[in-house]
Amino acid sequence: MPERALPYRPHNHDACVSHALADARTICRQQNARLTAIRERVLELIWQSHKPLGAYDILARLGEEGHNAAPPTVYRALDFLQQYGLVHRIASLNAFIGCPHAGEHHRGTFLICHQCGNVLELDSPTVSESIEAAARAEGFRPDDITLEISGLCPRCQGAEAHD
Amino acid sequence: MPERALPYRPHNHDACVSHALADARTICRQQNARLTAIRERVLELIWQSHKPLGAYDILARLGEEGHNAAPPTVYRALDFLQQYGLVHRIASLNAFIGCPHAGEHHRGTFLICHQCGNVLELDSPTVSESIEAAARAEGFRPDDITLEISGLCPRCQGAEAHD
DNA sequence: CTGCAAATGTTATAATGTTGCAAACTTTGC
DNA sequence: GCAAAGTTTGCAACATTATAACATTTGCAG
Repeated sequence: MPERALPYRPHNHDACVSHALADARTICRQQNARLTAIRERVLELIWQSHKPLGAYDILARLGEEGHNAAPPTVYRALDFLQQYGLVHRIASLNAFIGCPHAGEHHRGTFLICHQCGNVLELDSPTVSESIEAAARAEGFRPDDITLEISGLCPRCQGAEAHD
Repeated sequence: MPERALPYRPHNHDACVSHALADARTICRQQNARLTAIRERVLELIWQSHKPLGAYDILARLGEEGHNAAPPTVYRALDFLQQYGLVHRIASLNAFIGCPHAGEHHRGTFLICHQCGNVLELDSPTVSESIEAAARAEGFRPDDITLEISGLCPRCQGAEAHD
């Protein structure tokens, strides 16, 4: 399994995109889900950077390329992509980001840099277990976990030091 | 330090409200902040249950009692209350809830029951540390943490079993 | 090729949140 | 007490995010 590139480090981003699209095709084929042209295009747009994209940003991009879409078109595509774990919604930003380890219907942890806007998705079993343990200690049965950490990425910490 | 009541357990809720208001007055006095009539009323409305309240719900309640407020009035009051740690915004619900351990400018963990809608705020050092450690392990400097756990509270788990 | 289900188009509207400026109120310095 | 300065609130308009309802098209099984 190849190491994935870090959002805030220079990398060949085309590889991220094509990897994500390839994964999506595989997953949809396996599950008999239809990755239609619009759905794929929305996914591709979301993957054009590691910064989350708002639904209306996506709408605007589609508009620029001549596809005169209305909000429901985008939200429906996003619903589909979320359902198959291909993108996540970041609640604290009302925005969407591609999932680098798609496939499982999971919920990850997001490290959001409020300087550069890049988001890294983490999947830490340690953190998940500690959260679930805390919930169960209160008699609560956890179901869906929203964990979004806002702060400074390594790159922006460095930049800050040079100010 | 008295034990706080649990949201989903029967309790004398008036005590919660008066406790919260008393805390708020103390905190604002200490910090030379003005807990004006509207701000206090908004806080009181939010505390009328342990279910988060949307900004427009608050607006409607104010309307019912003859105070013809516009959205900015409510959002400004909410901003103030959040600033002094008296209420929290739940990002995954676009709603606001009173903070049971107000005072510090902190960010808690929320256990949200998607059955009854009640929310319990937790403050688990173990969880916080585990999250911060995971973030720092990626070279990330965490700043603000949004942790919202949706699931079933003990009471609703019991009810489910009897169906 | 026909008919059904899934997907998309289209219009309108709901829900949530913000900007900008004017009026009222509070505090402060004198 | 009173005027200046700062803070808070009122108010109108607007921006952003998301959904509802229904018509139309597309893909596919029989």
